Amino acid sequence: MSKTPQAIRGTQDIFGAEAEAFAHVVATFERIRKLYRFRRAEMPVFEKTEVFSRSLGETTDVVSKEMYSFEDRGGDSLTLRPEFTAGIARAFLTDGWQQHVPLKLATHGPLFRYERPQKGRYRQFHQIDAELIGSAEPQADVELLTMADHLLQELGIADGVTLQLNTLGDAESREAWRVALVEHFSEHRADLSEDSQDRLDRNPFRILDSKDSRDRTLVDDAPRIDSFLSAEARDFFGAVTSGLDAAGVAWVRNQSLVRGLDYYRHTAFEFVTDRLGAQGTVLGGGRYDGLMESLGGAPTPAVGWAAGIERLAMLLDMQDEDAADCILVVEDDALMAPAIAALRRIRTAGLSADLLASGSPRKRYDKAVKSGARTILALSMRGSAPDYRMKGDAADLSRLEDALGDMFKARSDMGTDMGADLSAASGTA
RNA sequence: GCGAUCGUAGCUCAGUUGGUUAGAGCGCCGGUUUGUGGUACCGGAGGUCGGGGGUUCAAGACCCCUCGAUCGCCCCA
Repeated sequence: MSKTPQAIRGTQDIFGAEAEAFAHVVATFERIRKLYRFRRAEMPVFEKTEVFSRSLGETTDVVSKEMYSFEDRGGDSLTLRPEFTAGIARAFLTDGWQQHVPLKLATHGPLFRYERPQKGRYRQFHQIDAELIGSAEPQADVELLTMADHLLQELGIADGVTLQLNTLGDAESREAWRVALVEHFSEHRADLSEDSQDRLDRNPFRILDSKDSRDRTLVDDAPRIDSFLSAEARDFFGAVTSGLDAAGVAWVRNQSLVRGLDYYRHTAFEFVTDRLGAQGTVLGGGRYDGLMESLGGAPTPAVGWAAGIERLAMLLDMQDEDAADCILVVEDDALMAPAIAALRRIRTAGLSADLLASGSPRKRYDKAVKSGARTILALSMRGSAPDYRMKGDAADLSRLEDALGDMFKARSDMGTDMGADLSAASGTA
């Protein structure tokens, strides 16, 4: 006997009620994206490493440490997708999707990041994703955010979740803001936390969402993006916010909401909850007008978001799996064949059904009752004659009887017709 | 990569300042009762107490190492 291998760290086996919640998120997303006329796309789960390293900017831990990369037999470096956007951009460019612009796309599936697992964070995780490619209009941002808001409402989790919104401005605004931030924080470098002193060199924007209390007052005094916005960038953001107001989407301004990657412009947003510990972002995205160029394409404006299916599922009111419409209890093994025939009929009629025919015959019925099934059909032998009983409320029983048709007569007929019906059923089984 | 907490039956967990054959509930299997039924009762299977080393007359408990999990930090596309 060999030892059972264990699952890879950070992967999960999803089962039962949790799997139902997961499926519910995906099904709801599919329904909503059709309402908003987003078209479905499927991309490979792995790409040339280049696809991600170029779009992410070669920099940072993200590329060097947090991707699942490997060499294939031909020596090419491949990577399991850590996000959807880069692969979608690659497909957009290599498959000629420019002809569909402006293109609304939706997809979902597994993603992989080499990280330490914690609440709502896994190495293989799953996201739903929506992108709107080829539109530089603020209306595109509004469309996308309205769909996200609508989705959260349909999932019934909108109440505990708030939309935080910010603008990073256009390229010039953003750069001017960055310079001002570096200047500000450099003056108080010694007062910053160690982590933020490090961020000052690597990624100064990230100081703004530092969790360290020592950084708080310095962040409060830091220069705001609003002071650096060009007139165009200000108008763009104004159009987005007024569009959201018109669509009835509630939002709050979060001046500290930033993006780590260079290709982000203008709108950045996150739907945040306080119910998931440190991993409170439930859906996030923004405008990435600079991405296509990094993959060698023509400048193409785009905006998108993604949301973790696991996190959304955790926020759902966990409901148990549905009880069966009918449980068929075989209390005597001699009646297996007619039971199987009846089971097929019940299911063909659209009722969910299960067969209970193992273990102690005396306890089979009790198990059926315990399962919470809407109806129970029990088959047993009374002397040498087959006998059956049904349990359930009148409406459910009537559906069951319709499903069974003439297979079992009404109980009052049992003495005369029952035996013939059962043998006929077993003969055709 | 770093930190904290935790690993005892299939699941949820007890297990006293270290003390003799390691327990309960649920689940599973079988039986008794009931006899038309979600009851109650009896019994059974199932544990090298995550793994390895150490301290001790004696370790599930204490110490070290290791593996794993959870939560957090870093990072967050």
